[in-house]
Amino acid sequence: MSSTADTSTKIMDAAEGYIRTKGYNAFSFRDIAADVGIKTASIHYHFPSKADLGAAVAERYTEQFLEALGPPDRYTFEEQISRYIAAFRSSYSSGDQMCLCGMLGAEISSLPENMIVVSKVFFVKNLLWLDQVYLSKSDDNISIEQARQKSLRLLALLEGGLIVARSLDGMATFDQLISQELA
Amino acid sequence: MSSTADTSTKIMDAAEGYIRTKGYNAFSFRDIAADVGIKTASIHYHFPSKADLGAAVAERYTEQFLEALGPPDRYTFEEQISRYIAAFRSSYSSGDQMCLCGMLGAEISSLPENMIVVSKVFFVKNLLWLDQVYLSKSDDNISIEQARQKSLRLLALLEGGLIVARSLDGMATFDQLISQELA
DNA sequence: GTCTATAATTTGATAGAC
DNA sequence: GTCTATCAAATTATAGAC
Repeated sequence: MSSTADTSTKIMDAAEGYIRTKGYNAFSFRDIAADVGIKTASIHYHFPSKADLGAAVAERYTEQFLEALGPPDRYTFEEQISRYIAAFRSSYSSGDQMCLCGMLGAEISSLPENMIVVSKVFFVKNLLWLDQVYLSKSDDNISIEQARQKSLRLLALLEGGLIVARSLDGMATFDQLISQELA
Repeated sequence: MSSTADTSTKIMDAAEGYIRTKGYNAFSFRDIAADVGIKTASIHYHFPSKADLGAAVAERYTEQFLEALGPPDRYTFEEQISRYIAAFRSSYSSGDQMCLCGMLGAEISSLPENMIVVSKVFFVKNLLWLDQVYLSKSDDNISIEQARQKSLRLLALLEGGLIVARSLDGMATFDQLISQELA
């Protein structure tokens, strides 16, 4: 699939992998070129600058992430929460990878301006999605402020969980962490 | 205080600031030299390589962090938890800074080997401290596995909270997040 | 679209004078 | 301990041929 994809896609795939494992500041056009099988100059034809590439990758990631989640009301509350957690878990299980925007959030002070904007959008959209899920839980009648608190808590827990898991036993630690949330 | 400190300390102070705001891969000896008021070559006298500097900074950070926490049984359960949270909050309030080891945890796949080891130790020691605090809560008689789950949860929540807060409204978001934990 | 060639800058690091 | 001088390598980026 990735081998038949067009060059722009291959470049973005490679860049996404590097950002999620090593960070935006720890990969070069040389790395990307080697993976894709082209020369570094060719990358500039598809993405004028590294910042452009980074922003495009973050935008695509956010789109795909929310696309995979689907509308907040498609499944039951419990199913949606567990699907959301699974999205982060699969992120990790595919090679010790961070959430792309979690990594960018950590590096935010060293990112070019256009990337800062795009990575903020990921968090805003995720929180809005979670808000709606929590508000849909008809059992308790919670306020929008209470929903937002729950959303923030789960998002932070998962982003932080990826960091801590990578520094310790990996998936075992992450599973131990999320088991409480699924119970 | 920092102006009368010896050069090694000044170098570590500057490095710690850069790592916590921009990350290990986003600062150079040039940055450090400019801050301290020396030439880049002089840094190598105190720290042979960048990896040595990074490891020294992470070691000092871990020591100081645990030193500030003190023994796990010095205060009541509620006080210790709120002191632990406050340690992360002050981390943020001093200029949008990440927990140093939270940043290194995110960047871990791009770090030199000696830094990986040191940054793991931070998490191990933090979890041990939290375990003891949770076990000390005499109300409920929890197992060591249950304590570890709670420790992991709080640690991940705070590390992730710093990332999310930096990407959104900053301290307001972080305070909203921890208000649930202090209640 | 991809290449070669090259530029301009930055990087971590070393040797040796003071 | 700090400096000057210098290094080799890497970085992002551009110009222009194919």
